[in-house]
Amino acid sequence: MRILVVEDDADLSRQLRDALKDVGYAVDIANDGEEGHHLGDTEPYDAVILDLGLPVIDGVSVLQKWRADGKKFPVLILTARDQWSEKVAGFDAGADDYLTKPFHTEELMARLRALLRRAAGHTTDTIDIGGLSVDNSSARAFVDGMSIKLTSHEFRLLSYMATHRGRVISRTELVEHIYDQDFDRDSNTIEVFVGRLRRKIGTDRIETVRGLGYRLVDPSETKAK
Amino acid sequence: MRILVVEDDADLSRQLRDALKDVGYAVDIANDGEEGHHLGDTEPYDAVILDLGLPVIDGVSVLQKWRADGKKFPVLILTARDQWSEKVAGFDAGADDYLTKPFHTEELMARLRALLRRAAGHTTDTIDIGGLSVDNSSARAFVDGMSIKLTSHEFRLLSYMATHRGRVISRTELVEHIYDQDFDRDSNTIEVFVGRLRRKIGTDRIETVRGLGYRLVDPSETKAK
DNA sequence: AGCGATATTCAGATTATGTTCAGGGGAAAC
DNA sequence: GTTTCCCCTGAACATAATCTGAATATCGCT
Repeated sequence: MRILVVEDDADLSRQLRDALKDVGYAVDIANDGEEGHHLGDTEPYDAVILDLGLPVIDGVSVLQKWRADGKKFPVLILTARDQWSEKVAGFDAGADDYLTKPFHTEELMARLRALLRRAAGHTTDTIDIGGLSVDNSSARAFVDGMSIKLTSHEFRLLSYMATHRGRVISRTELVEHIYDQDFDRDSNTIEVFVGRLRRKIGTDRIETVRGLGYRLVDPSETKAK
Repeated sequence: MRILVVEDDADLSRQLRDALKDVGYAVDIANDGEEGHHLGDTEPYDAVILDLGLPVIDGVSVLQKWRADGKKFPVLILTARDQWSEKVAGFDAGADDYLTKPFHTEELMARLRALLRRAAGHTTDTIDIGGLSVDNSSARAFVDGMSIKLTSHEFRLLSYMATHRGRVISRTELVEHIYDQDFDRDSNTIEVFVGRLRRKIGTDRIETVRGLGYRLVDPSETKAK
């Protein structure tokens, strides 16, 4: 999952980036409203964390523009304690959740997960696909109840495919959601990771759709062959 | 486990701090309601001991603010003998337990342990994980029935990981819950302690999840590789 | 068969984690 | 009050896991 953080306080944004990366998200940082708006406009984020008190363009305006443009990603806004009115304006502009500064990182993470899974139409943090179970809150995966050891990128890949189970996902989409801005996309890393994942969770769980991409499936449902 | 004590009586707070540290908690002290509120807002405590009769902001208000902000940590309130009404107000504001001053330290400790274990979803003070047994009431640990000699910080680490068994715990989270306020977080102390713990309880009980953190497991349950 | 697409394998680079050690500080013992 | 001992800390160094990109093999379609 790829997250955009729009926050002008350098300390806080660094802290957020570290924490988010720790949990296995790809993260981009924007330091002011303009940069933030532009990134949100051009990159396919899975969620955005948006401070409302921003230089250049304020957060509410950024959010309004995004929504006016039809951007759907969930947005979690951050407000200072006393900016109650801003918070309301933020919700009116299309925010999905808010958090008052200061906050505990753990709480932010929990809310973010809630947004991500709501956006994907799930109600829990764990996704089950025919014996394969992916737990986003603890970054673990199980096959038939047995814990599987996955590396950070392997889990990102699996997690993204799991939240979009059944859909064909292109290599490009995977790269965009698993890596952040600075990544050299031509290389076969995705194939390599898919290969490694298959070896760990079972070859038949990831279908290749020639020319389009991959699809995570429940092997027991796939009879036609 | 990291505890916040909000208490204006210097003697009492010092006594509490000593007692709590003896048992292996990390402890922060706040001397008035305002400081207490701020700490509870910004640091991730596992439990709070809150005197209701406080200068600057009274205890009930502090508690209300926390709960309004969504803070979930268990709170044990302290009241003077004759403040029955305050006690009720405290419960209404979201307290989890209370104690009337004066009280015996042992009773406070016992109630605190009860709160901590309830918060973690356990029903006893000792946690068993495949032959490893962690007893929070006596701050001891056993492997296959044999008592193990752990230093204070080793036990803190183990205890925290045990109450969150199976979950991956980041270095950051460990530092935040094992140390109190004044601690320089960049250093490799966590790795050092994990190393020492492993030597004492067995290497395979603490899994490292590269890029994320550590996880305490029952080695017999982890077969998949 | 031939072509483009996907898989697999591998090695070097990179980074995260492990280990060892010495000095300081504090508590207990004397 | 002094000594002793144990533990914590932080640094330096060693090791190990993972990522990446390329080279090579295989597949599936026309």
